[in-house]
Amino acid sequence: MPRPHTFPSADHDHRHCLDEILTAAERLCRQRRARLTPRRRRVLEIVAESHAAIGAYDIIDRLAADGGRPAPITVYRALDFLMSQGLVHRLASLNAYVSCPQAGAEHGAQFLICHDCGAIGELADPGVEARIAEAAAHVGFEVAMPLVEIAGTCAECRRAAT
Amino acid sequence: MPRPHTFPSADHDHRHCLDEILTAAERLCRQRRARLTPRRRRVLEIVAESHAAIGAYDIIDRLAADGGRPAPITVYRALDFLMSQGLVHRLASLNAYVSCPQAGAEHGAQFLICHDCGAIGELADPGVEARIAEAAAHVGFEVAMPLVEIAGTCAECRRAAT
DNA sequence: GTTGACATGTTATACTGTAACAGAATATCT
DNA sequence: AGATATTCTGTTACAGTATAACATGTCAAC
Ligand SMILES: [Zn+2]
Ligand SMILES: [Zn+2]
Ligand SMILES: [Zn+2]
Ligand SMILES: [Zn+2]
Repeated sequence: MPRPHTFPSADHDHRHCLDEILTAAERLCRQRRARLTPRRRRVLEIVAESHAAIGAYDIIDRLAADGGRPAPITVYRALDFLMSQGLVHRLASLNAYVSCPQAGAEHGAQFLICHDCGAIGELADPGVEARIAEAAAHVGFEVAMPLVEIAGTCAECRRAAT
Repeated sequence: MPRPHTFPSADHDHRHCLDEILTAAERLCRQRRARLTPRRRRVLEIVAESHAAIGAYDIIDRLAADGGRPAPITVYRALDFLMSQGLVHRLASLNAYVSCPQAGAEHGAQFLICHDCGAIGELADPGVEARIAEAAAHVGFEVAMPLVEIAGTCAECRRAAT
């Protein structure tokens, strides 16, 4: 069961957090017989380095620092794989990618985007989806994939602003 | 007051519909002392030619057919103006633009995107926004701009599919 | 070990959107 | 009306995001 609301706290131990994300990814891919190759693992590691979203070309820059700049398609292919496994999400409003804090758990995608610190949270609120489906049904529309990306200010940044 | 849910019916008289959109735009811009220049009016006309979304470069192609292909920036500037007046919306999930069926009425933007026929509807459901704001508040997040783009199947296309 | 499926490399290209500056049109004020 | 300020448009160049097509390499199963 996904927790209904998550937002990364500013003071959490992200070393540990990152380690958990990678470990969970390895476990999930082993279970599914999906191949988390070194390249894909490295891309996930880069995306998960922070809870902010990162653009594909910034990922390329990070990989270039490892030695040998890969072509864009290489990174997009890795991202496609990671998204197909639910390990990474794409944020259409930012053209950027973020690691999923609840990889493996089936969940709709409702993102909270702090425009101050860049951190990304996820809501998995059944109520939101239900309300959307209900409103859509009033015009006979059947929802397939709701996309919800909410820009605003996170708790930390609101505290900092006062 | 905006109607809470709208979706363009497949059989409506779109000649008339388009005419209303343009007339309303002229009235609104006159009231606001905003300058709906021929260029901008023509771009709105092209965007409103159907209730599907259209890409910026497709708009350029349509303008080129009028004679004299404008530079991309020209169209983006017209779109920026039209969006600032609430006459056109941008759909981040499609990188495309759609005319607003309720221009002038203040309303949040929740879009219904039929992936079969391409038609775009709008919800202006206060319940959806409220539910989102409430869920966000649970993690201390303050919503500034919720973006909701819902892919699915419209009533017409569901009927046609059976 | 061969086969077949999947993953990566290489090159080129398509699509989407902006920066910077010059010139034209429109509004405003005397 | 004429000078001035503002806004709009044109022109050129470029930045940022994503994919096509085809060759090569790698891995697992048979
Ligand atoms: Zn973390
Ligand atoms: Zn923040
Ligand atoms: Zn219409
Ligand atoms: Zn449809």
